[in-house]
Amino acid sequence: MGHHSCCNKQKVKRGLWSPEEDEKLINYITTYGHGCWSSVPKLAGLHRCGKSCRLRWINYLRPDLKRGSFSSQEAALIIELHSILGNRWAQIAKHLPGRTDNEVKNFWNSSIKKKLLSHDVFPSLSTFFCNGSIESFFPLSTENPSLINPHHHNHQDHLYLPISSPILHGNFDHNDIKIDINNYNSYFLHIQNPMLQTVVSSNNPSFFEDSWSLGSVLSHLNPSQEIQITKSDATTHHHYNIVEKFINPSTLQHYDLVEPNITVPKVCDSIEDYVYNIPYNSSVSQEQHEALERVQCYTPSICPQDDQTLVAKNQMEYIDALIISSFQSTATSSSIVTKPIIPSTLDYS
DNA sequence: AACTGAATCAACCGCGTGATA
DNA sequence: TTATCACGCGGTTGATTCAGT
Repeated sequence: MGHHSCCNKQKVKRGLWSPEEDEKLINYITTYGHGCWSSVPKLAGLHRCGKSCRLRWINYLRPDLKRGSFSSQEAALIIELHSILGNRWAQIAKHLPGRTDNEVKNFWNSSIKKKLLSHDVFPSLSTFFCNGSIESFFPLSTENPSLINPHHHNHQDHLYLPISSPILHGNFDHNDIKIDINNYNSYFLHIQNPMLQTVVSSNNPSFFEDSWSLGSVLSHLNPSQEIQITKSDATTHHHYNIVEKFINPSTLQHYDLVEPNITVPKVCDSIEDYVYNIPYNSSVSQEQHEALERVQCYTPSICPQDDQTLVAKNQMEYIDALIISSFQSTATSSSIVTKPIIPSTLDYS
């Protein structure tokens, strides 16, 4: 295993970065900008290769990074974008302000992918519905008007799940569906209806808050989760301290930073860029083009505005909901599901 | 309390691509 | 046109942390 050309010239340190190294790198870049990364280590007084410096800056030290757990909206966006873009983590991350490709990739591999695999066996889904929040995941439907959010009467703007899956009617054979993670994209691309739904909880206004920034996450999490975040962010605190120390708002503009409170961009805008950048003679199939166009048509409802939100009891449940919905869509992918069926009674005990 | 397996995530590696000489 | 270099990306690794026994 060789090293990068920039690393061959001198002995470079590898492994985790020390606070002192971080400090040097931040100090240098905030003062001079990174310029040519290969020259950064020498100029910054670091015994690292330029590539390592770049990675450290991009994935960890950049002041515009959002730390903490992914919000349900972000998770939804990732799932949606991944269904279209595949493992183009950098492309996906571009639509998640403050998130890096590495972060998105890790999140996918550690959380979402795991969920997908675990859903290969459907009985595990019972946990998803066992907390009395099942209504939160039902589509708004004329067949269930009580669940219609008064804020969103125009349900053409919403996405509906084909919720008529047998699993909800109690006769689901979990051997019927096997997900091949490698063909996950193709499942989505076959979906005629969008796989996401807008879910609202009419009896819990707090769920309308889009409030998964780190600070507010803590107020919503149970104590164990709070502890976990606090622990896992131990190094982040170090990062914040350094950033606070060295970076002031006037210097940030040099680095094309996003505003800290920027909202998640609309998928439709994001995808639009991608669609327009796809050459017609590229490897992207007609099918994929069509899928992208479909997403463009439906994306408003999965890009919650201030008064809209995707609801979840917590992040993992929300991912569950998305995955379930994709399975249900997949199971009926050969036909267009125009009207979801909501079971009137359910018993998941 | 100690051990162990699982989960997480920062960092590394190799490759592809574009710019430049 | 070719060679070289730097950058960016996606896949993978491995150290650390967490959770269960």
